[in-house]
Amino acid sequence: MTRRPGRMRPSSGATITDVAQAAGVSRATVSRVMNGRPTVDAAIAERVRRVVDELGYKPSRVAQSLSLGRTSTVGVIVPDLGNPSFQQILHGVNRSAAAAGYRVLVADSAETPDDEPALIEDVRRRTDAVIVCSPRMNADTLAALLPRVQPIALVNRDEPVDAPRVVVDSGAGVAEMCRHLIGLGHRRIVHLDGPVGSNAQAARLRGLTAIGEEHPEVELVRLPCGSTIDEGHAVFDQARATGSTAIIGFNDLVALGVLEAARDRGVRVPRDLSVVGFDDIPFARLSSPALTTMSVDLEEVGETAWRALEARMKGEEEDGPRVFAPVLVPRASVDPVA
Amino acid sequence: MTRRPGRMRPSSGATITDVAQAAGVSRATVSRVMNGRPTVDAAIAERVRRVVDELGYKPSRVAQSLSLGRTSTVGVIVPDLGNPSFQQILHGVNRSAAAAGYRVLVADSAETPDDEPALIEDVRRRTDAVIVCSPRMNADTLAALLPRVQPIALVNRDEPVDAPRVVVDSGAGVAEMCRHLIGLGHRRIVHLDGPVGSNAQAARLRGLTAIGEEHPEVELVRLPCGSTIDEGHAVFDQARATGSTAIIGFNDLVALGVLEAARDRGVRVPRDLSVVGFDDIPFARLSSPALTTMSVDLEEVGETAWRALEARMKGEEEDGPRVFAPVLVPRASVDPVA
DNA sequence: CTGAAAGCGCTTACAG
DNA sequence: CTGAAAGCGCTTACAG
Repeated sequence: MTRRPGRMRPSSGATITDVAQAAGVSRATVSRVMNGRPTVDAAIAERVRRVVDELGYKPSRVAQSLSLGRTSTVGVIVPDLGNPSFQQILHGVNRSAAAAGYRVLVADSAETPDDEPALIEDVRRRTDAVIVCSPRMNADTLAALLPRVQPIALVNRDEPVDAPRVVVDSGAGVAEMCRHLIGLGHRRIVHLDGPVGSNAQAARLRGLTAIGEEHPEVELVRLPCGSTIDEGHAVFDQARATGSTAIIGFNDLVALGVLEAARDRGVRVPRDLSVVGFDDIPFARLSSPALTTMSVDLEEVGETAWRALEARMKGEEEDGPRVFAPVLVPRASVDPVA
Repeated sequence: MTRRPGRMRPSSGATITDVAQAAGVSRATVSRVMNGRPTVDAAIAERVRRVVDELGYKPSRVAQSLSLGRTSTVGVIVPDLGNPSFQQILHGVNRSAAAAGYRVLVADSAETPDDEPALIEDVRRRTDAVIVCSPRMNADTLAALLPRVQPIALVNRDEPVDAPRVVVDSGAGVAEMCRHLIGLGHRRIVHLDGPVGSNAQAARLRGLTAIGEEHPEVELVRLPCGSTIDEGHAVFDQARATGSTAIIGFNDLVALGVLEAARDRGVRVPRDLSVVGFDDIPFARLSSPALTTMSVDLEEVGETAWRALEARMKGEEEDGPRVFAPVLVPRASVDPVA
């Protein structure tokens, strides 16, 4: 099957010099033709184009990048490429960036949470700008990093910093969800906490605290968990043991894991137990029962991050963070308590 | 909130020349220090390092790329970044490529199916190599493209070509699923076809044809559909009208859409109707009923594609395509027929 | 051990 | 309208 003997030159390709020689013109002229500058004699342009076709010449992007001082590439750094939420954000960024003539370089900080800054710097050096999603690094580290990697846009960081930001109002979201549950009679609710140190988790805490003050009659318990299906699955028994009538997953993945564990244990949702998530990933409506959740359009978050970054690159001033307010999507995983 | 007046220089950064001047050495020496060449006097190296720190110097990746003739970046082109299957492949590629010191540039050909070749060429010019997933272009176009974009690895293309390939044996997979269904007594089965012209769809056809010959007593009907939840949802009534006792979705997404439609219509799965998918995406086991499907580890497909590409870049010869055989995962969405 | 010089493949004032 | 030349920021033989 398809053996090529010997070494393989990476399809080296013709350079602008090859074209210039073959066409008997200067490289400047070739460059002008390639870039559609109108100031080239029609006959010469035609001749150059023919040679370009014959040789299959394509300008080197990296040479252009060095010469022009820009790569037309934007970096996107996420904590976990396997997480549907970040996949959606990536999708949104890619769509709008592509429409603007940019390509997307992705990176996943999962393997190297401590090296977030180094990773971001590395990605930034290969691109014109970066979008960083839910960075876990602390505020000081972030502040020290920012000036080195401008232009940069941040997704889900609450501190005011010198960078455009788009944030999902997780605190308000969890509070709204709590009120929904409380309105249905739930008096003991367990919240499955997300990754420690994550911005979203901190926001949840604020939301829960606010609800605690607003509803002293309600018992709000918290359990360390995480952000994956497996973590949600694993924490189920513990959550159940709290005697709560409702479980709030840090995100839909966690809630889906809880749902699966409930099925394994023969606990009926929502009759025996209400379960809710956060994010409204595409599968939330397909679970059984369909998951009640707080919806946020993460593709639009991605698109917005791109637009904010683009504006910054053009030197426009931003007027504060772009805030997405999650909206409650009641489905079938919640029952009132008797 | 964080106003920066005026224009923003993209945090221009010091160049190697700045460092050389400040340290009173040549650029060559700075380069040597940066790259850890041992032949530099310790005191000088130390001085250079101090200046590097003070100036916050980071070598320009694009200058390095031009000089070295490689970018340490690999391109990944998928038909749809919103599709979990491709997200998994991307995740797998990224993981293994990152481990090898490469970054990943992604592109989505969704908006421009006719420009697949142009897209691939563009991505290739910014990277050292590309991995192309499920390209839709025809064989001639592909053959003409390949020499222009080597090294390239192909995922899910069946034709033997001069490029490493990893393929999921969709034909064998759908055949095995059919046999499973037939063994349970199903005699009329409808297959929801995937994107026309896709490699996987062609393979399915071959699998179905084989089954047709193997089991003349079974009626195999096909319906044009697609590869998304919504398309699966939309085709449900039509599929139901065929009077089939089992529906095979082109992939899990389609099957999930069918499941949702069945729920909407009050059709009980699997009692009234069996439904199966393909791929075993992470959510297949979480649907209700849990989806019976053909499982293929798509992250591993991505990793394998990377390794095949890496081998090719090193000039190693491949010995035929790497084939993944999907394995049947019986879950709860299939019942025997009386 | 170190530096001057050439080179990677482009683009773009600047002259003509 | 066209070309010679400088420049983008690196790396690396080649001398010394």
